[in-house]
Amino acid sequence: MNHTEIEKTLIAKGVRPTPNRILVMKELMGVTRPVNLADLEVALAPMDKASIFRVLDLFARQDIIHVIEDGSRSFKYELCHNRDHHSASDQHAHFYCEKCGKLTCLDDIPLPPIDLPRNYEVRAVNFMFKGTCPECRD
Amino acid sequence: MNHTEIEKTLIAKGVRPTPNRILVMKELMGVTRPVNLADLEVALAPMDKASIFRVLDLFARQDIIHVIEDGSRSFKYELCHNRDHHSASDQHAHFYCEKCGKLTCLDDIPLPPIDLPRNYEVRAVNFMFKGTCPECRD
DNA sequence: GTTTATGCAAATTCTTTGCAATACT
DNA sequence: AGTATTGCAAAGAATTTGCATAAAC
Repeated sequence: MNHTEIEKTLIAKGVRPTPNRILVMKELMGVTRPVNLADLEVALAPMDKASIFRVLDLFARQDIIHVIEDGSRSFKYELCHNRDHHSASDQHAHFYCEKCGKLTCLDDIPLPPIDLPRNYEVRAVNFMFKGTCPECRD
Repeated sequence: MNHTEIEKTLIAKGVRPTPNRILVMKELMGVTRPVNLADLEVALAPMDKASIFRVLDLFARQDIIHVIEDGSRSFKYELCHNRDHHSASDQHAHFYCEKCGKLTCLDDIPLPPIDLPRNYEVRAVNFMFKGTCPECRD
């Protein structure tokens, strides 16, 4: 996706395509696993931490990104595949490796639907597995 | 469960039954939803925050308690029902209400088994739903 | 007597906000 | 002109550690 397309995407999602937002978006599109604020700070240097934070905050409010807690001390962020958080295509589990600290998307694991009592209004879901990843098991 | 029984339980789980540990254990047995460090600090006053923290840290390492991240800024703790984290009886989802901040155990919702590739070694699981709880929907 | 546990204080880590300066409409 | 965005600095919130004292074995 080129620059112009990213701008269009951002507008479609309801945010003004400022330089910082485009850069954050581009970075998030390029990563293979969820990243935290510190990761982005390095990748997007010299962009300011607080500016990145505010872009992420906005993106989260606009349902452009998911915020994931894996038990490490920092939030991780990843692009939503689908604008609708409830859609099956936007739900996948994550695996947090307690040895190397890597958070992996388990895109291929189908998540069976879980029915909550209907008076619960679900906005987001986080399915987290923790343990040792294949690379660290050897 | 009385004092003596708690002591026995702690010994069975491999920790020495010190006064602080017994008090923390008793408190955890009395609560209906997962609690954070600040909650325990209030409930167990004047016990020191760091002391509570170290008891929780020990309990977690001994698989006596679960550590839960709900996206609020603090970890929540709850007793394991079963020593074996993998057993079905020790897995249940949680619901985090973004309005009131309460974290509820969804004990009655059966969790379908999810198979990960066998080279992943799973030690713990966190299934978190977020949104608005019944009480806050009205 | 040596190891283990505790309390106090402080360090750490990460997130979040205040505010002035800049850029956009 | 007026609103929105950004960067710098600092505040805030929660966890974690250092160290000296006290307790347990």
